[in-house]
Formats: sequence, C-alpha cells, structure tokens
Amino acid sequence: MNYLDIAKNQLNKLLADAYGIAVSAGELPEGAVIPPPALSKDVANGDLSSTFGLANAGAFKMPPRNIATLLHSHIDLENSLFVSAEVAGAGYINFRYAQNWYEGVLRAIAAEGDNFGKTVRERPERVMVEFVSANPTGPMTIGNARGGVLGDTLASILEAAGYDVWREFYLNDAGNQISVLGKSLEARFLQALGQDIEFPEDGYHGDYIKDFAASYIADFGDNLLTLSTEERQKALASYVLPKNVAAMENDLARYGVRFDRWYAESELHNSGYVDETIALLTKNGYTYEKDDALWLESTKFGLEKDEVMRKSNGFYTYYATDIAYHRDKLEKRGFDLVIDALGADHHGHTVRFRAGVEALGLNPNRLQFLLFQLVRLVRDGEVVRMSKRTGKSITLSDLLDEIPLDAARFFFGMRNPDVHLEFDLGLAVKASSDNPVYYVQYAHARICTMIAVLEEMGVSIDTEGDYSLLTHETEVDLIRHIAMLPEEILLAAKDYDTSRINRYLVELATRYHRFYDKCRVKDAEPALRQARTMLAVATRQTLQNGCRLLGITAPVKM
RNA sequence: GCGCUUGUAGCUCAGCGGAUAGAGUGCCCGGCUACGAACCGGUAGGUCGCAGGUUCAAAUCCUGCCAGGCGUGCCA
Repeated sequence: MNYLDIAKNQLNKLLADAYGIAVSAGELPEGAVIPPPALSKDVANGDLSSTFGLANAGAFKMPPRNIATLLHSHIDLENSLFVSAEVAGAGYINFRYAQNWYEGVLRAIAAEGDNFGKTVRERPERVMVEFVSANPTGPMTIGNARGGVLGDTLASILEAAGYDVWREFYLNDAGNQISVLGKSLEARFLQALGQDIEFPEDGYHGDYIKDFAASYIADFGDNLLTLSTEERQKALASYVLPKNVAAMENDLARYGVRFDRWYAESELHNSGYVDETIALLTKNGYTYEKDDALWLESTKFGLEKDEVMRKSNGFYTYYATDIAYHRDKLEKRGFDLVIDALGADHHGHTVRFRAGVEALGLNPNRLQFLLFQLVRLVRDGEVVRMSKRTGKSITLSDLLDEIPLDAARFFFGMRNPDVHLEFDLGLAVKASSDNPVYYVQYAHARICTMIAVLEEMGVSIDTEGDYSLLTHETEVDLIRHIAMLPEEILLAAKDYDTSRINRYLVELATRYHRFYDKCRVKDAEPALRQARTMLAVATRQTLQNGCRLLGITAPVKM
C-alpha cells in the first residue's frame, strides 16, 4: 500500500471540499487551482502542505495568507488521516498525520511482506529493457558495467512499479566489426606462426586478440594456412565469437545480471527481416538511391542529414539493422514500450532510432532511452585508467576480482545516470562507515541481531503491537520514511533514475540508526518493547525489499 | 559550427517552481558499565558558473554568454 499516496489523495479531497464550501459561502471566487499537496521538507512544518493560498493569490487578487485562512476554516479533519491543519508562513496550510496513518503503514508492511513497495496494475504494460549489448569482439568495459547495473536495476524497478518486464541483450554478431575481428585474428594467427604480416590499422589492438590466436593454434594447430584469407578469417571469428559470448555471459552472471534473451543480430539478416524492413521503408516512400547506396530520408524526421541504409558495397549499415531490430521489438513482438540503455557516447543514436521507428509508421514515443554518462575510476584521489595487475585497460572481470559484488552494484547505481560517475576503488572495498553499502547493510545486520536477542527473551515478531506508543520523534520519522518506498519506486520508474533507491536506502538506514541510538528496545516496558520490535521488523522488511531491487544482499551478519 | 549533456560546501553528490539550499566525506569537538561504536550528536564551510527575463515565488522554467564531457563516418 502506498500510504503516502493515500494521504495525498485524501488531502486533495479535503481541500476540494473546503474550497467548495468557501465558494458557496461567497468567501472565495470560483476557478481556483488546487495544487497537489507536497511533502514538507521540515517536520516543523508538518507532514504534508498545501500551497493553495500562494497559488491562487494572483487570480484572486488577495493576499495568500488570507486565502489560506479562509480555506482552512472549512477544512474538516474528522475521520481523516490527519490530526491537525494550520496556516503558516506566507500562506501555506500544513497538515500532520494522525495516529491511524502511522498504524496503517506498519500494518500494511506486516501484511505485504516482500511485496511491500510494489504497485499492482490491472493491465500491466509490456516493457522491454535492452541493455549492455556489448560488442562480442572483446572483454566488457567499465562502461558496460554501469550500463549493466542501471539496466538490470531499472528492469527490477519497473517490475515493482507494475510493468511486465523483459530483459534483452542485443548481440552484434554480424556486420563490419565481425569482419574486423576476423582480420585482426588472422593477422595475429599468421604472426604467431612466424609470418611477417602487418597488423590492420583499423584492427582490434588488444592483447586478447593475440591470446585467442594462440589458443586457436593450441587447439587446432596451423590447419587454416591452406584456406583462403576469407575462409580463414571466418573460421577464426567463428571460433572466437562463442567463446567471447560465453565469457560475457559468465561475467554478467557473476555480476547478478541475467537476460531473458540474447538476441543475435545475425538472425535479423538470416531471416530476411532486414530486407523486409528496408523494403517497407521504401514502400513508405522514405528511401532513394544515390552513389550506388540506398539512403533513408531521415531529414524528414528531424535529422540533420539523410543516412545510408545499404552501402555501395551491398552491405547494410548498423542503422538499417537497428531499424529492423526496433521494428521487431515494437511491431513483431508488440512491446508497448522499449527502453534502450545507452552510454552517453551513443546518445546520437536516440534521434536516429526514433526517426527510423517513425519512418516505419510506428509511434516514436514507444521507444525511450536510459542514457548514462561514463565512469571515471579513482583510487587514492588519482584517476585510474589501467589495471595494476595487467597494465591493460580495466575490464568488468578485473573489477569484480577486486570489488565485492554488493559494492560494485551499489556504486555503479548510486548516482543519477546523467552525471559522470566517479567510482572510488579504495572506498568500495573499505568495510567502514564511510562506505554507503556497508552503512545500509549494517543497519540490516543490526536489526537481525537485535531481533534474535528479543526472540530469545520471548518477544513475538508475529503479533501486532500497540503502535500508538511509538511517539518518539525518531520513531515517527522512521515510519514516515518507511512509508515512502512505494512512491520512491514509482518515481524511479518514471524518471528511469534507479539511484533514487540507493539514496532512499541510505536515508532509511540513517533513520533506523538514529532510532536505535535514542530508543532502547530490549529494556523498554513490554508494550512499548513489542511496538518497537514491530517497527524494527518493518524496517528490516523495507531494507530487504530495497536491497533486492538493487540486486544487493541484506546480510544477517557482517 | 550544429546537437545532446553537465556546472550547487575543499572533494563526491542530492534538491529541479514554494517556507532559513541539504547529505556524505574531509577538518575540529563530544558520546559506549549498553539490543553490534561498521553507530550517534555538534561546530565550521555556499556570489547554487555568469547575465538578463517569466512568476505572488527561481538553484529549479526561458534566453544569451562562459567552462567541461560526448556526438556530428557508405564505423558500430
């Protein structure tokens, strides 16, 4: 249950009713706007507040405080979730939750358990999140790591927000990069066999190419020497591709990321779906031929220039294939919404993809993007570019060798996607208070130990308490914060900003630590002890539900 | 040049139309005979990049500048 939302809705109605009375009494003119009630930043100003007076000052030509006072005189809090309403400041009306609101929150969590925080929709929209989609030509990068966490967590959050979610990895196993891979492998293969071959300038220079060539020779010797260059490159690429895909799958699984499907680009080609899609674009009248190439009139859809679909050498561009892929997602498979998680270095794709979708006659708004900025690794205040151990650029698997999984997932997710992420390697492995992961997990472990002690004393964690005894400011504050989880999930889902949940959990842990510091549980009077125990249980549940969304553990002991 | 994006405390970042701009970290100070001190509390620290504009109200919206990042291939 979203108790914040329930309170806001009720408050809206109370305000509308009061306004109706004021209008019929001739005290206020008609045509007011009733702004949605907002959470007060400062508890001194109550829990929810209305800016009705301020918002209508211009229209009514009355001082805001007078408007607020008039409206306030007609607000009836009888049988509501609020205990008080008062006019304050320049013209605010501030409301305070009544006891039954707090009790409702705690009862809801006890009843909902693992489902607390979720929103249920009658007809869930089908959403695909496509993420990582790293090139299968080499190891995954730190950028892929951030994309992996953001995509996977967004998918989880969308599920919790009531969507039917599908996770997909688009595997670029065709096209130019595969032929570059073949060329690079061939050069390394021949070099390893003693031939003096120049390495292609546009080839993949990483040492992993040498390693693969060596591993091929170890497995099969020099049997490719008799083949044509083309066949040799193909054979080497086909040898490496599945190995690399398996390695990626393995690294991602280690990272807690799994996909419903790895969609191979080659399928789009082999099935003729790319041909068919390009034919459709032509039929829609948006293509033309020039310089032996086939062009899309993308300028008709807001792009600066037209784009090539089929190159003069007869091959499709990535763009043509991507349009087919998005048609497959939206039209063939019928997802209501598709979200592509892209690194900011690919942000140019967003307008191009939308243009392609629109040229197909589909609504481009069904395609959305989670753009994230790149990652800067830092250790001891210095930017880290290379792996200490290997001297090469740091890969996802290097990172996982060094950083605990929970820390990696938390750190990659803890910033708003559109800000550059500074990843502090030193901090991530630190088991202390300044590490936010441990701070959150410590709160959970602390609750677990305390509850174990209480149960030994015979305190039940299955019976309700007299929640009206929870009146200390740290108790009340904790409950208020617990109640916000469903709303936080909805906001994170709406903005594609999963870092809200990271911040929420840190805040929740803070509220719990404060409560723990100020309010003894074990030594309290039995009735109060019972109520506080149930508050701790509710906090534990909320921490668990939040951690599950982020894909991190909530340990019983640390 | 054009497009996207970011500029908030020493550092890393929240806040994105409402009441005195917040947190973590770092500096300094204080708190365990205790259900885990991996915790809590306090002091100090800010022309919210700059300049205009809209509004009862601007860090938040609009415009123009300045600075950083990214994009602008018959690469993907």
